Amino acid sequence: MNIVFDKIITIFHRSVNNQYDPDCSLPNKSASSVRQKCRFMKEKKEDRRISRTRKLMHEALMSLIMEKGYEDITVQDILDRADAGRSTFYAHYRDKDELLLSSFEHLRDLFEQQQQALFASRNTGQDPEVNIILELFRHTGEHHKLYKAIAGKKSGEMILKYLHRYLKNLLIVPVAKLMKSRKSPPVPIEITTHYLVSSLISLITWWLDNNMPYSAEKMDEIFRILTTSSIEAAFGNNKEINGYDIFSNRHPEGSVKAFYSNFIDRNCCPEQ
Amino acid sequence: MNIVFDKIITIFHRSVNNQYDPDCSLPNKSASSVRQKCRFMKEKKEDRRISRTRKLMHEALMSLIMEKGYEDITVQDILDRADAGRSTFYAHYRDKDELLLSSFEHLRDLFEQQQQALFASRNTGQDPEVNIILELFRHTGEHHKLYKAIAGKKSGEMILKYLHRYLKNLLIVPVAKLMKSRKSPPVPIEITTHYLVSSLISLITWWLDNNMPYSAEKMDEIFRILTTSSIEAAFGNNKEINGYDIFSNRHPEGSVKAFYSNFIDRNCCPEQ
DNA sequence: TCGATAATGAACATTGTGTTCGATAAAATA
DNA sequence: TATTTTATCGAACACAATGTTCATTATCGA
Repeated sequence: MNIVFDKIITIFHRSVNNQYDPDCSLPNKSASSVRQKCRFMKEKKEDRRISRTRKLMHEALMSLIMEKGYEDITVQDILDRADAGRSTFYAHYRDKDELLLSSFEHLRDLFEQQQQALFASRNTGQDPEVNIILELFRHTGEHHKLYKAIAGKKSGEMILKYLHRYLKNLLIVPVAKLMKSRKSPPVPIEITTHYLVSSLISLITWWLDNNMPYSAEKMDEIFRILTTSSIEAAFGNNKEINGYDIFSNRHPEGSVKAFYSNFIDRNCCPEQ
Repeated sequence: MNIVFDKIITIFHRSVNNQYDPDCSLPNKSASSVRQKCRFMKEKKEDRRISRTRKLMHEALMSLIMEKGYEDITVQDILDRADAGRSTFYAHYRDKDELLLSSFEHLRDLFEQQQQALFASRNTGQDPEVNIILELFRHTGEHHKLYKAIAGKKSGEMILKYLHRYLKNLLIVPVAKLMKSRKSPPVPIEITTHYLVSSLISLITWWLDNNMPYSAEKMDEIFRILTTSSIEAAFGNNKEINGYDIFSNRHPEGSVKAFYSNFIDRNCCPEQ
């Protein structure tokens, strides 16, 4: 019943390593933080004071967000809680937003590391069995206090935009591949991907706003119920099922491990 | 093919007058502006100076938004362009956001007036033939400069939230009615309405962000393609089509005109 | 014309931002 | 350990924008 969607998930898993939009990592500002992370990964050296300071800032921001929400936090608040000097903050981040984004990247990394571990544990030489959507709901649920304090607020827009781009980035290649086999789909490809991502995000935010009255599993099920038929309709009737044969179920080249080692690398140092 | 959706639209038309969430009008702040509008509608008297000032502020804000976007506008900018005194501004609005919301209500009123006119002109004694979704796209297209300058920005969140509540308000009753005929729909009612509204808004913002590459008609069609099957799936299989018979096509009591006179009234003075 | 009321604009207090710089502390390095 | 390098500190500062106050002036409705 959900073949169409499962197919997309599979291909989306598979092709995630083939492209990486550098712009996805951060909206526009903090190329600095990315660069610092790169330096760290490459040279394996970083002044302890730096990591200590950044860690303190992170923790301060996170705890403050959960207390009073992002909007009401002032730089001084962060400084007080982190017990750091004013100039220190500005030596690391351009402004409050950059710190928030940087913290958010941490969460993203955490999520991807978890996924990778999960994936490795389930790897039986076959294609991945990990349901990304479900895992995404689980991850959101685990950190619901944080996400709730951010999403829906004014500045949540920034984060949601970021999330949108991130997810879209993961979806656009597989969807485009599937679409290519269709002559002229009734709904343009870009719209379909945008629609899917928006749907997912809307369910996540609803879930958070309403104090997660259902399990992550239920939300995953709901998402599938709502979008599966949309995808089918977007492809046009049912003929596209033949098109799927182009994509075999086996991983084309190399092992899944090799695939996922790429997956990890892509989280650091996008060439720009 | 689109019977399900058309049914919803129809019932949604019909029941729009039966409820009005006062909270929908404005997030939390400007109860003042609402009150002023009410006074204006009821007593038919308002100092010319007041309306003149408010009009100037509106126009200043709108032109500034289209020039530099909402974020970069300062109160002083508005004052300069409107050629008004600082204290005058604060006598009318709590802050910039309140002015924006107030301006937005103007747009909403405009939209609803247009709808009402359109509806009256097509009223042949039958049920309405107006496609709200299409009209919404048209209206957005007409004012695309404004909407584009707002949506997607940080503060656009506020407006989008507003729009979300507004549309949801229109949808929730008809959807709930339809749902009631089902024993236990696979997707909870609130999620379905939230999902539908989010989908609509996501298409609108995509349309704006990409400089409206398709006609409003095409977007309306796309929306239907994507959501029709979702609605069907949310109801559960196809049995619900029988449930529709509960709702006759005729307006239960009174004429359509009577219905729409209610529709107009509800835009003013929600009891609170 | 007159009483009421809205607009004016300058002055002000306040808050938060982002920068600068010499002194200090703590790392890395040899 | 001694030396060099580098991060942190913190107070001071300039600045931008907010929102308030109030005596004065202009404009309105009747």
